[in-house]
Amino acid sequence: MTLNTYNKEDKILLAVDCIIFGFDQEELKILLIKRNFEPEQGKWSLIGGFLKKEEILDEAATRVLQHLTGLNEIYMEQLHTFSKVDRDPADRTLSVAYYALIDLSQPDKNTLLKESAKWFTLKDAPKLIFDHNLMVERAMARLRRKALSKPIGFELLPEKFTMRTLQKLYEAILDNKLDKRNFISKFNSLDILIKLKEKDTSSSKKGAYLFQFDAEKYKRKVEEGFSFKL
Amino acid sequence: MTLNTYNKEDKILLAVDCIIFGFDQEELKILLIKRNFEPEQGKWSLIGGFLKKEEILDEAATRVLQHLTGLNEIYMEQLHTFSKVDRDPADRTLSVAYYALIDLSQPDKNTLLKESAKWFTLKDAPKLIFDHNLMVERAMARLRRKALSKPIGFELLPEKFTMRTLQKLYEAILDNKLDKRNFISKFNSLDILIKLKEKDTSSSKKGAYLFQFDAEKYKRKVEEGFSFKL
DNA sequence: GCAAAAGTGTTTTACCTACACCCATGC
DNA sequence: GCATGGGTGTAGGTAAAACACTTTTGC
Repeated sequence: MTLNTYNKEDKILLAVDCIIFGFDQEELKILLIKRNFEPEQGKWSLIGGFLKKEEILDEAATRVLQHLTGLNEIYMEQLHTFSKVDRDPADRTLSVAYYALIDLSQPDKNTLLKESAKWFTLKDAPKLIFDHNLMVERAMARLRRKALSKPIGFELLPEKFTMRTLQKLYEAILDNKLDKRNFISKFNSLDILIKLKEKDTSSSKKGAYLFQFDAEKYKRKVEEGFSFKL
Repeated sequence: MTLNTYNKEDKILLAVDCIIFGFDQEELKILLIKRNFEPEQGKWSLIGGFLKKEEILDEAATRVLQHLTGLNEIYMEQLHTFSKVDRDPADRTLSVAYYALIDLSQPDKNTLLKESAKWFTLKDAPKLIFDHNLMVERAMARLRRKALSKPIGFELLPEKFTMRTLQKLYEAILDNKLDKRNFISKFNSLDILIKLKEKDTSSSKKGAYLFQFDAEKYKRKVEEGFSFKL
């Protein structure tokens, strides 16, 4: 297929790195892996891999995540492309960063394929290789910005959740306390949650009503330009 | 420097494409160029070029813009990386899109180096090659989103401008009419403009006060997490 | 009966919105 | 003196923010 038109141009290695956020009903976590090849073998890193010639970026990100953790059907979003010339000392490599949010209360998502992969709370995360810390910072900023205008984070919760859990998630993302009553009435007014008859009694004697995300309603609202301010 | 670690990985061509928005006090425009090489020679395209091995993306974007238009010291921002496998029929090529805003009232920015480059109003822009129309759409969406929460667009204006001009810019970006009084009091309350004693008499007999962007104040506010809602 | 978490409303305040008239000047 | 664009303020509604007590139940 190649027409030889671009023969003189440089070809470059393209990596994909994934910032995987998880929420375990209490804290926001991030998935890291101990690198098992040079350079920087043995250091902690984001999960990543190289883009193959016949692949699009979204596929590569999905493949990398699936391969190193067994996780699949995870919603990922492209974040930014990092290009500092010496960011990887082994070779000139660009990296396209992706980020995702996953629900750690589902046991199958909590168990990781590789021994070398591990969940860290954001505060305890070690220093990472290359520019990976920068990537995490940027992903965190994006997550925060999105959380303020979109009901992001349904990917980070089990199918059924309590208002308390939802609020804790938002508090973890935004890193501040929110008022319980205002939070609830805000989400009620958005009209994208279904209140179930069931209760969750795992964390209290009284039990808390479970809610579900109304994906249909939300989709319709998004099409009309839905967004809110928390 | 290469450690041979990544020898088996694919290397890929990386392009940089620039969506250059301009504002001439009346309308929002976009800079396009008639392509003078294959494939798609003679068709309209964004300005673009290939990333060189020793270059970072921001530099490549700047170089491409400078080389094809003579424009320099333009603020650009990375938008998104496009990776559809057959987006360029000549060879597998990824493209990192950048966007910029420039002020067309300064005569030196209005004159273009190459005959083949031309400013189009958004409505009159022709169909573009590859996925460039998609890039423009996405850049436009980003610009709109940013305009609603940041005093973007100071890059699109001369150093001194009237409130009327600023409002017209916002109307062009958001594609709707705004109320004069509300707009002015909004911007006044943000406290990032300096009202000058000078007036601009080019568009009226009475003359309109000129304003300047207070970069210092704005920087301080940004550090404190400044943002607004228009 | 008390500890622990759930649930629930009201008041105040800030901001957004809609709206219309006078002013200064050049011709 | 009139046409053209420039400048200005207020009132009403909506949404955000602050705030405290009662309920349920297991122990």
